[in-house]
Amino acid sequence: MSIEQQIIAAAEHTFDHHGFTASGMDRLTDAAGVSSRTLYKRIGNKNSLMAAALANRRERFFRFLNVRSIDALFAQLEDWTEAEGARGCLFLRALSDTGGSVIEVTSEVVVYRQSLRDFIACLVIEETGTDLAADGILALFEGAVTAASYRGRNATQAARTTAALLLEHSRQYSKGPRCCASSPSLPIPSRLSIHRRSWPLFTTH
Amino acid sequence: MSIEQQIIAAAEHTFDHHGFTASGMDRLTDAAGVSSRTLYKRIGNKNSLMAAALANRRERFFRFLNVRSIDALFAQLEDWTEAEGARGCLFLRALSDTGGSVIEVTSEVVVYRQSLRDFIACLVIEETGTDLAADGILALFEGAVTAASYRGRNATQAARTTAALLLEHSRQYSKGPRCCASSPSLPIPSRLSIHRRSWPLFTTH
DNA sequence: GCACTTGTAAAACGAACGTTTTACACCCGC
DNA sequence: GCGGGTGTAAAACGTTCGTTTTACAAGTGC
Repeated sequence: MSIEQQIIAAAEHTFDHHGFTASGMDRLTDAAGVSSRTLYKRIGNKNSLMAAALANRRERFFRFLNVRSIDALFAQLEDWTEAEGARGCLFLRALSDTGGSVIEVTSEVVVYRQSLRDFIACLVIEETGTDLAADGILALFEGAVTAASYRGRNATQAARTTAALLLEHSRQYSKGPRCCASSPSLPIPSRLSIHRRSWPLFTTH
Repeated sequence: MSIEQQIIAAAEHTFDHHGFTASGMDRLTDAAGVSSRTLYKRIGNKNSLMAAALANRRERFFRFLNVRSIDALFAQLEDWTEAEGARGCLFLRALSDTGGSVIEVTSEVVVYRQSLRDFIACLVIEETGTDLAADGILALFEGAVTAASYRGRNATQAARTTAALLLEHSRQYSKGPRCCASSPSLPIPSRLSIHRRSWPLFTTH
């Protein structure tokens, strides 16, 4: 492992456990096992280090989520949480911590969110034929990440189960109602497709 | 509005928009429109101010979520997001920002999470007879809060729709299968009740 | 043997941090 | 009229911040 990788990996862990702004350079150099001179020569400054740590997290995370179904996605999330712990989405926290004023961080967050949304949408389309359920799955995924920090496995497993239910419903709906609709009074299918308008990826105010 | 309330309300907004550690006392006193002497005389120190801001948020949030159904809960969350913007759960961010090392913050986060989980569980029990769907609804709620920061209304509405689907399923399941099960191969009901073991409310490592 | 690179340890930089203090103005009850 | 509380503005406290610099040790190629 190169010195840069060593620094970045240690920074990812430090930021994750102690916060971005709250992690001083002393703690970061100690965690990396290098001098501050080396860190600055290799990385540049703290903002670049934050961005590099986020990029490293994104690559590691998606490499870990090497799945071809939504159910496997949630299963892998469970394993990730088991191995890494759950403290909420690192990208959301980075953005919050810097208040959106560090562009290197902000743009890394945008890349991650776009990747996550695209990744989930692809899986949903593969499984159901449409992306109508994509935002629901995305909400369940984000919710599992957040709620796992205080509900642990209860959160990830409930999200996984609910995701399966949503996909099953979406599949049935896309093929038209079968023997009997789950509930004629439940206006769910119509709601799934309305108000799908665009939204800015990130707004500071 | 008392001076304390004025300081705390301004702090809640400042922390929300610029982060906790990243918000200096200068910015906080400016936002409150008071001198630093007054702020310290009234509040004590920055840690107390962070805790007070979180307590204020909790009270404001639950006062706003004055609902008696899950569907209304998600509708209100949508209105909250519309009025306040979406930057992810403030309590998660506070905990992340301080790394769990500020006990005043940590305990406020624990109180909020307990309150939210209890509130949702009560509504779920009222509507379905059991709390089997509570963690799923909680995940959807947390996910809506998180995903709304970059998917906006798409997130809250998808979560709302999925919540209705989950509740409907839970209601049907609690009464036993009706005319035809939604899918015999879908092992959802059995999964809903397994692995419901306890989890520490917050772990620093 | 000797530049050259690349690392460490530690001092030093100015700026910003959270907090306290000083100096002073205002308003109130008596 | 005047002490006592409560506010502001601003300076100052010592600490920590992110960053740069100095001094020096070790390994490399020629």
